[in-house]
Amino acid sequence: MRYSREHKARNHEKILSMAARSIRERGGDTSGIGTVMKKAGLTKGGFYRHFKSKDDLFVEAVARAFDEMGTGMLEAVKSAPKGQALRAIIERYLSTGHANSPGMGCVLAALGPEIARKPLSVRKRIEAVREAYRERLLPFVPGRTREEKLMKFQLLFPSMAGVLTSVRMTLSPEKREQMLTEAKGFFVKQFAET
Amino acid sequence: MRYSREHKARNHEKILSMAARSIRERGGDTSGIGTVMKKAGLTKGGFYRHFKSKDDLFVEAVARAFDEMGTGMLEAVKSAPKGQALRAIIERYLSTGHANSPGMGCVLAALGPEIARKPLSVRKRIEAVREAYRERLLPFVPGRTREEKLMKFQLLFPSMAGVLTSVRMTLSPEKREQMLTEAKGFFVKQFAET
DNA sequence: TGTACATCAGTGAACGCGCGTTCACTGATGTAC
DNA sequence: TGTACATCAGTGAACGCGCGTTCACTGATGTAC
Repeated sequence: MRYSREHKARNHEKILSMAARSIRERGGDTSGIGTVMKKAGLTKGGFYRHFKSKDDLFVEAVARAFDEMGTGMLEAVKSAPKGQALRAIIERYLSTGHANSPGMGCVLAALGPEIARKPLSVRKRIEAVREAYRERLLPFVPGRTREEKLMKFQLLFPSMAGVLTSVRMTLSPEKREQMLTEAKGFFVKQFAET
Repeated sequence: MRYSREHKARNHEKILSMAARSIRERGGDTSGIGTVMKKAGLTKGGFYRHFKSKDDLFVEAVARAFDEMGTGMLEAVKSAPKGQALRAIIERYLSTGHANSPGMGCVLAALGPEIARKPLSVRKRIEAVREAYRERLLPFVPGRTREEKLMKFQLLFPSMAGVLTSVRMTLSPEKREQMLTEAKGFFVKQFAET
C-alpha cells in the first residue's frame, strides 16, 4: 500500500543513515542493499523507490557521512577554549573513540582507496561533497590567505586519516594508543601552535 | 596432466604477482580469482593447487606487494646522494608515478581500510609482513634510538599514505600535482632535514 | 466538501549473474624398488 | 638404470550462494474536478 510523504522521508532518512554507517564499517562492496534495508526495517524490494542504484546510494551515503563527520568536528570546536579550535579537532580526530568507531568516523580513513577506484561520475559527485566538508572546517585552519589554509588543510587531514587507518590496522591496543598520542603531539605542534 | 616443480613454481609466481597488482588496483573484493588466474594464463580450477582460499591469496599477495614496495624504496635509496636517503624515499613515495600506479604502489594507500576490516587471523599475518617491511626502511629514518626511529616511521609513512590516497581521490591533475609538491616539501622538511 | 481516480511506497518472489569452491578427469612427473 | 606405480598440476564443468535489480501486486495517499 501507499505511504505518506513524511513516512517515506523518515524511511529515506533511516536507509541513508544505516548505509552511511554500514559502508564505513564494512566497505561499499561488502555492505549489501539487503542488509541496509533490513536494518532500516524494510525489505530490499523497496530500495528502488528511494535510490536509482547502489552506486547512487553509495554517493548519498558518503555525503551523509561527510556531513555527520563535519558536524562532529564542529561540536569539538564548540566545546573548545578560545583559540584552541584546531587543537580540539586534531585531538578528537586522533582519539581512541574515533579509531574504534569507523562506522561513525572519517570517510577518507574508511573509504579513501575505494572511492579513488570508483567510476568518474561517482568520484565527481563525491569530490563536490568533500569540498563542502572542507569549507566547514577551513575557518579553523591557520593561514594568512585562503590558499595557505587550503594547503595546510590538504596536508593535515589526509595525514591524520593515514595515521588513523594505520592505527586501525594495528592489533595491540597499547601500540594503537601510543601511535595516536604521538601523532596528536606532532600535528598539534605543527599545525595548531603559533 | 602433471607438471614439473619448476613449472608449478613459475605459475605460483605469476599468480602471486598478478594478484599483488590486481588487489591494489581493484581492491580485494573486486579482484576475482578467475580474473587473476586468467591473467596468469591459467584456468580458475587450478587455483586451489596453489592457495588454500581467497583469503590466503590475499595475505600472500599483500606480502608480495609489501616486498615489491620495499625493494622499490631501497632502489630510491641506492640512487640517492649520501645522506639524502630519506629525502629520496619521500620524493619517490610522493611522486606522480606512484600516485598514478596504485597497482605497483604502497599497500597502506591502496588497501589500508580494507585490511583493517579483515578477520583477526588475516590481520595478524599482515601485521607481521608489515613489520618486516618497516624493518627494511627503518635504517633510513633519523633518530638516536630505535624507539625514536619507530615513532617517526609510524608517523611519516602512514601520513604520506593518507596524502597519496587523498591525491588519488582528486580528479584535477593540477591539484594532484600541487598536493604532492606541497606534501613533499613538508615531509622532507620535518623528517629528512637536520 | 465530497467523489473518482491515479499514484506510488512497500512487499515478496523471481531473475540473471558472477563469485568462491569442489570435483572427476588427464597424463606427465616423481618415487620406490 | 630401468620399470611400475602413485602423485598431483592443471582443465573444464558444475555447485550453491548472495548479490543487484526487476516486477506484479496491494491499498492508502494524493490529486483533479
